Amino acid sequence: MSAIRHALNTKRDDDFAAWYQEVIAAADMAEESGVRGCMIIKPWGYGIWERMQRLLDDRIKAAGVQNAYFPLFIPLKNFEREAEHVDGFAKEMAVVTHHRLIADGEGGLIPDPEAKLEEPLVVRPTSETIIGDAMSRWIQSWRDLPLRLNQWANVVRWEMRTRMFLRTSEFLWQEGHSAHATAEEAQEETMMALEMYRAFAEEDVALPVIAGEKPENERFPGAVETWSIEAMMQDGKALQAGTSHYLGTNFAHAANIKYQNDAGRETLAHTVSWGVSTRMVGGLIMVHGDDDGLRVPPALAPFQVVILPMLRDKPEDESLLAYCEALRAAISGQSALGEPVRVLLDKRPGKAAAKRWDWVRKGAPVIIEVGGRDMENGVVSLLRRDSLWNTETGKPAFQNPDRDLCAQTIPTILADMQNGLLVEARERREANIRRDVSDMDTLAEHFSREAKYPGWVEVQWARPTGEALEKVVERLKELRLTLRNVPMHAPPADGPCIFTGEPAVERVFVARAY
RNA sequence: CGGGGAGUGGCGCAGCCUGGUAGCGCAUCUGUUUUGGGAACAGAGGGUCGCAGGUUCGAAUCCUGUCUCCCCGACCA
Repeated sequence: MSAIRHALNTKRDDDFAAWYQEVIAAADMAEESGVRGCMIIKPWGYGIWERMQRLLDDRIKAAGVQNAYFPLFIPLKNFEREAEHVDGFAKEMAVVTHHRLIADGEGGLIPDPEAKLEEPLVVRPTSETIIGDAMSRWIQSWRDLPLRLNQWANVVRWEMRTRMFLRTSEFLWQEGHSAHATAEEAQEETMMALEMYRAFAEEDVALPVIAGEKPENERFPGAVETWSIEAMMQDGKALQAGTSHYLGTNFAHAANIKYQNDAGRETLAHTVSWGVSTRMVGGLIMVHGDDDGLRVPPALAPFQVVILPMLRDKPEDESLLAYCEALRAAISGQSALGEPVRVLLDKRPGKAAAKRWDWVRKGAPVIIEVGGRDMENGVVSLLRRDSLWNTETGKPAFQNPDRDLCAQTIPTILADMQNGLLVEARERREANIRRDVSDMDTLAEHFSREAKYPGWVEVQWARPTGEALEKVVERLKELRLTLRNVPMHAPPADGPCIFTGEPAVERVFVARAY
């Protein structure tokens, strides 16, 4: 086996955090903005997010939920109505207090003391309170229910520690909000959103996830139940990739969302909220990236196929471009994963080999290079991003299909790659889950051993609540561990609780987390 | 917010201790020669050293403040 010269400088195994940042830079996805915790999302990164938006929005609409838009600014008093919600968010709010600037006399600008707002405005950290306001006006009768809305928006949370895509001060997301006549209907909606996220993550992002309920201490502030999808990153840490909350009547009570039922009696509605954010892009990087950069699942790739003509700055270039253009047209006429294939003929000046590595780092699924000899033989040189290297030679593993047949094989390659990434990630996750740990010493030993990436442990527990749960959380904290979720599809408990020794009632995942 | 590290051409860094108005590698541009594959040689362009004060004849270098980034922790849908 020859030494492979990888496209990145940092290997995942050497320094996962540094590798993650290098992928973002090398794939030209985003960069720092100079504003604390805020990033500039560049075209390739934003293109991936746009694909996520498109595919998730299709699912949202198919579920019968309608899009709307609510204001960025929320009156401070809205947050005072729901006690737990305030506690959860008060420490991380950006607040607007003035509406005008004046010169400070030294060449600078300061907020005009004369222009102080009567009531400060909060930049939304989430929109339950302002959407609740609207719902209280829009809902009068049982006939107005259910009311099911979604908005695509940016939100701001003043986090202490930020990381690109995973936790930024400002981030992009969708937030679904609904109001229902009964608890049962609201809970059904909560599970509908959760299942929609599971399908989106697995089918579109090729991100295997565990859907389940968050323990009480991890609930959304003000929620009765919080459900999540959890994904395992390549360093074994967990990433909460989407959440769905059953809010009971807590927010309805705070915002006065009431309706007259069919018996004419005034009744509180039950509300639900659910969200997925640009954090999913970070998850995609940490699950599918490799030592050569990003690998974008075909369903999310802004370009699924990139054609690189080997231009020589000579008259022959013209016929080579025509040959490539015919290939581009043939491929764009194909359909893959239910949509027309997105193909780019990259005619920028520059050496094909240099451009190839750019596209490898960006993670374009299929790269096709075409040179003069290819043209003479009626073939192309095709490189799959999911099997980049010939490990015998240490060189890129080019295939040389016939040009005219090549286009027809693209849909199969893309579908195969989409599925392959999911399977690979799922196998890696399963290989890194332990289910045989039944005492705290073993748990501590497992997470303190030499192995760099200890993965997750599924334990059995008696679902303690209140102070008993707090104790458990404290003990886990000492090991830098968190409770992730209680998986929905797991065998019933059949042993003692790892924390208390009482008979266990269910299983719960324990892991380090982002 | 606590501890640690760092901000110098697009990127990665040296210079700072022992003040005298910047240097290296990669990238970029031009030319030549090459080229079935991440080219070679030659030349050139590009930075008031994060920002604001201060000390000084003189500050990337010393002092103070501040902003931003990275790592660890606390915090955290």
